[in-house]
Amino acid sequence: MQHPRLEAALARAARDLGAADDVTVRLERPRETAHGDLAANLAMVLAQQLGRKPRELAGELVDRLDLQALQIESAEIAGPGFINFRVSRDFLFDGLRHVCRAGRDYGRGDWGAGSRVNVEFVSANPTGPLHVGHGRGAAVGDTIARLLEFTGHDVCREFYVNDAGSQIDKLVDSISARHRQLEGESAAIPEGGYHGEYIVDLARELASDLADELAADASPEGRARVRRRAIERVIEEQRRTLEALRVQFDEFRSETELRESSSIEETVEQLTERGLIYEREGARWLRTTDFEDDKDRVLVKSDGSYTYFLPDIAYHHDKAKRGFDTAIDIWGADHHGYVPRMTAAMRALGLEKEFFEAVIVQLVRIERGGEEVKFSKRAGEFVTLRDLVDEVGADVTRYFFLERGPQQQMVFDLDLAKERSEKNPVYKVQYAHARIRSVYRRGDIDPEGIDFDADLSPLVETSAHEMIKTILGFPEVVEAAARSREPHRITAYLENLANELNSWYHAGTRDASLRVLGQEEAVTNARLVVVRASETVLRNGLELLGIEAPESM
RNA sequence: GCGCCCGUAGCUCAAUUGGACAGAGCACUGGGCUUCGGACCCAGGUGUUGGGGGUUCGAAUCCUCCCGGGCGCGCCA
Repeated sequence: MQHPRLEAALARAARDLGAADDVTVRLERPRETAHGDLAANLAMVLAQQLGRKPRELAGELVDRLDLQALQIESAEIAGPGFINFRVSRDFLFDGLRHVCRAGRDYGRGDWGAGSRVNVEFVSANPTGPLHVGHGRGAAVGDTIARLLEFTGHDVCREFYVNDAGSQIDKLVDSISARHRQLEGESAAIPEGGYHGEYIVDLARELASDLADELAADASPEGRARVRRRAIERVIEEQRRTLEALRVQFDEFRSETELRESSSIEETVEQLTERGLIYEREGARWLRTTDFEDDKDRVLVKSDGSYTYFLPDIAYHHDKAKRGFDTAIDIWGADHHGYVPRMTAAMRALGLEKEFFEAVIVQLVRIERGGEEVKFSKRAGEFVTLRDLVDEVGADVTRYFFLERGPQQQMVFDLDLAKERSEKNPVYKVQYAHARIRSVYRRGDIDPEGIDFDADLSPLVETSAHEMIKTILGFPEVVEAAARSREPHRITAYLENLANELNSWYHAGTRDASLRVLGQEEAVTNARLVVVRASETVLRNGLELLGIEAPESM
């Protein structure tokens, strides 16, 4: 719940009492209802600066406020110096009307206006199907992108295709070997090659028109053709899987194309000009230790080829050149060790420390019946992301991945995921939405026609008031989630709202006078306004998560 | 050995970024259930926040040292 006018009034009062001009006032919603609706710790912060007693200061601050004009019912000084405010009903009702009026835009913010953000995620090697870890990264990355868009940023979702490394040669060799095996020849999958069943499928598919190119004595040109086709097919498959998860990208950038451009040379040149590159033992090193990395890093090996790091730097450099103010990468936990060196490299190029940011997503463990479902890529038998989405659906997959903080290792409980009851949090939230839509149908109500400008004083129950306060807290939660890059704040919030809504609603099963429908017109209408506002928040919240808000279930 | 992440109720996780008596959902126990949509509703209680020390009006949150888990530490990608 926000109250900008109260914040401003408090700031003014604080300045009157000698606080600095840039004094910041933060209002919080206390967990304890006895502590009111909004609490200010201002007096305690100020007491330190001014060398005065907090409670005394609190009293003087309150004296300087026009409570009635601010729609504040009461202001109490409590504990060590908190000021606890209780808002008036009119404040809540005005807020509720605002929610209904804003509709799909409720919760939208503009603090990101003018800022261009590149969010890079998944970026899997084009050597096979995506696994569940990629799925978590995809859900998190896409949702962070949605959060940033909703808070006013200009966002680009990007997938970097590592189509240039030696792993691609292994892919081609593996397909070729499988092809020859299918032809009855003896051929072995190369060391470090790919064993999965999908390689056999690829071999079959490509054999229809590239049989000669798959032979052992294929020409380099032939191999290049196989290479292109194989990459194309694998990426296409990955893209479809992601689409099934409702993840779509604005850009696919290819490492091969990057290498063919002059980007890498330009980046090296720029680093050289800055005097940050030196030679040692035949290799060329970047002095990342100047920027808080543990050790310097090799960019060009002694044999003249690039380390993987150099194209990566050039690629991220390119993001800056394309005009992005911020580059956020979603990385798996196994890459966290690379954060300091990439940050250092960006600073070496003269970019702000804040330009590059990595969100580290921890590993996923899949369980069924309390047992881990193993996925071992080497043995070729693994649970792919596709399998998971096919089994439990996009909504559940996304929700489960988003429900926990990215840094938290998580257990994906397949049994719970398939549960179609309120035990399963995603159903609970979706159900709350479906139930609201059902109320409209049952009451033959046009939700667009609900008169939210009408008198709302029939809303007398505290349960309704509490729910309104929750509803009015949505924009803050959205902003906090976007700033901290933590989608799970949204799921936690929605679950809480769904619980409140459900118990408010269920009160009607015990006491008919508490139902929405079938009351005196003014009462029904006022309750419908609450319903409508709840629906708005549930829908907007689910939209942010990329999860459907169903009409019925 | 060094670095990063994590450790919160029996389980899975929160905790408004330093705020007040640490909260939800499962699970558990008891009581309801004649329907605006359910295997549903209501009421219970559960904690030395892994442990010790420190910083301050105030710490799960910051610092430090231990314990335990995960992941990293290539001129591999």
